[in-house]
Amino acid sequence: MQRYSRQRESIIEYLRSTNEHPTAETVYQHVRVQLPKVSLGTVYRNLSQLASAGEILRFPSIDGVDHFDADTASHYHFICNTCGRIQDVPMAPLSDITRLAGAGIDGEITGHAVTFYGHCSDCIHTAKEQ
Amino acid sequence: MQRYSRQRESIIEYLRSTNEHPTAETVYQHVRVQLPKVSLGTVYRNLSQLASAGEILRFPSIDGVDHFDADTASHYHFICNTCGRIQDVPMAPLSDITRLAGAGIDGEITGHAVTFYGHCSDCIHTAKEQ
DNA sequence: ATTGTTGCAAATATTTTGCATTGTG
DNA sequence: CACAATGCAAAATATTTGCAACAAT
Repeated sequence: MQRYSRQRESIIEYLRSTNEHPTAETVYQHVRVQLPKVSLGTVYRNLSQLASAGEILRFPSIDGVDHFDADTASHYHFICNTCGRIQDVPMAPLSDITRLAGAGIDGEITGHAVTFYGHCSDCIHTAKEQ
Repeated sequence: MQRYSRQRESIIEYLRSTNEHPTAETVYQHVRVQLPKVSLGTVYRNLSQLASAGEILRFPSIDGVDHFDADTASHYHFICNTCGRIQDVPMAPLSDITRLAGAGIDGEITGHAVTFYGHCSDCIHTAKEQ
């Protein structure tokens, strides 16, 4: 059975408070403010456990580091190729897409992810200034 | 300027011959058959270079390892959550999706990726047998 | 001759894990 | 009291990089 722990509570709390899609390292830095003795290993252990339980989402990124998200409802992401920042994309999930794809593949689809790439406005502006 | 090398040639050739979306390690194992003295570092160096040049695609996967694909045309992937195998999804790219998403985000979209998750038929059958 | 590329090894970076100890139920 | 969870450190994995030798132009 899963038991309560301050560490896990603090991790979930932080994840729910942000829409920044933080990495384990970032979660660690924030949890450390409240619980200075927390270890990075504990953060990783809890993030993995929560992701396996479906309470949070874990997803890989082109930056080579996994990111985490407390919002488990279907939604899409926009990743800036310059700075790596990940934004939520406010659009309705594509309802028909699973049926469309399912016709052609050899297996059973249970979910999907859509990721947009490009440059966020911050990076576009910074580039122009130079 | 980029110069010719047998190693890079062999890497591209292998990538073009397969639709298995191999990892660097898998590419290495195949290239090694032709060029036994090739090093894993060289494979990584070339894969990174080719991906930067847009000649191949690099994409992260939930298995924590990057995969590579010589097919740079827009197409989608289906990843089996059980065995990790990646299949191409034979469906037309969603033409309208960039415009839909672009309306809501803070930046400029240059591309997108769609990944479906589920279980491939091999893994479904294997599970039933047990 | 110039300089891109390689093989090798060492260095980074990310994530997982073993273990003795602590904390929850 | 049982055993889940922790902190810490070491290990495992994936990828990058410094460098001297080699090869393409």
